[in-house]
Amino acid sequence: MVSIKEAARQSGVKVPTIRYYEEIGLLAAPRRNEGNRRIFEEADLRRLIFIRHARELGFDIEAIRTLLSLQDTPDKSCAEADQIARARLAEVNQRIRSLVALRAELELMVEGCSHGHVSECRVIEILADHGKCLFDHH
Amino acid sequence: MVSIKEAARQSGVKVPTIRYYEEIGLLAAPRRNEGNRRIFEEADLRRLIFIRHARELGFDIEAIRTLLSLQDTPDKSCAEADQIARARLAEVNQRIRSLVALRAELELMVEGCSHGHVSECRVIEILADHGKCLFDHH
DNA sequence: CTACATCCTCTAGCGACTGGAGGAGCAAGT
DNA sequence: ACTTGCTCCTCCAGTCGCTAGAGGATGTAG
Repeated sequence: MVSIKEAARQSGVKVPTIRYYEEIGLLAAPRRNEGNRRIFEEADLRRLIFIRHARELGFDIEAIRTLLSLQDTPDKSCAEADQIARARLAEVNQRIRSLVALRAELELMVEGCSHGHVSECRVIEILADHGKCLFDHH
Repeated sequence: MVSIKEAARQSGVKVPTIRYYEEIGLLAAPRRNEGNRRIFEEADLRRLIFIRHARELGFDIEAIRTLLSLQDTPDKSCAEADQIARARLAEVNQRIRSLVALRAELELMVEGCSHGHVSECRVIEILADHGKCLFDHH
């Protein structure tokens, strides 16, 4: 029984994003008041929080759609949800590995910068000539 | 003196992406042959590799535009390049921190899944009720 | 000379929003 | 009752960094 603004505050999902989720059918269209304004119930808020949390965990909209439909059929096996989470975990691990490598490279660049002129700038140099990069991850 | 396909192969930037970079003015338009086809010189290839490497490091197009223009004025102080790299380093560090936290949460979800029914699935449960998540990073 | 590969331009689409225009509704103060 | 000012509505366009496809021209090998 709250306005869209209040729903946004409580769920942490921005107002236009809530409307967007409704538009793409991720969130069931809530009922409206006399003046055509959306009224959000507890269930809608819970669903919004579920979505926000899943988005923060990097699940894409399609994965969330599946997770939501699973949530609505509690008798089904959770193998599918588990599979989605595992796939996402593998992606996150991969992303961490490459970011750690990139951080090392950026540190090398920043540390090597002599704060002189561009012509002897390590930052520019490493970007221009990848061979100077100590890491061969990419 | 190579075709766009060969330039793509040597630089690691895909053919449509090379055309896109030209379109947005990140890459100077190369000269053409009789039949209107692009011919890439060594300098173009070097620039493409520079761009690709910077993109891999997560620099956005605007940052790369600045870095490229710095590269072209070697007498200027490299403070600006250093600043861009430092900002990017801070972003990467932040991203790593949050991904590590997310990984922990995903692991908790996957480990807690009893492979039974959705009703007692840890994956769904944690997503639905953020309070069950041990981490308060987000 | 015929296939077939490669190239060209142009336009539209992707994901996941974000922002703005133009107008209606509502709650509080005067 | 009226006005102010906030919130809400819909619709459409834009963001970023590409990616894909249509429809046609050009290049190359047999």
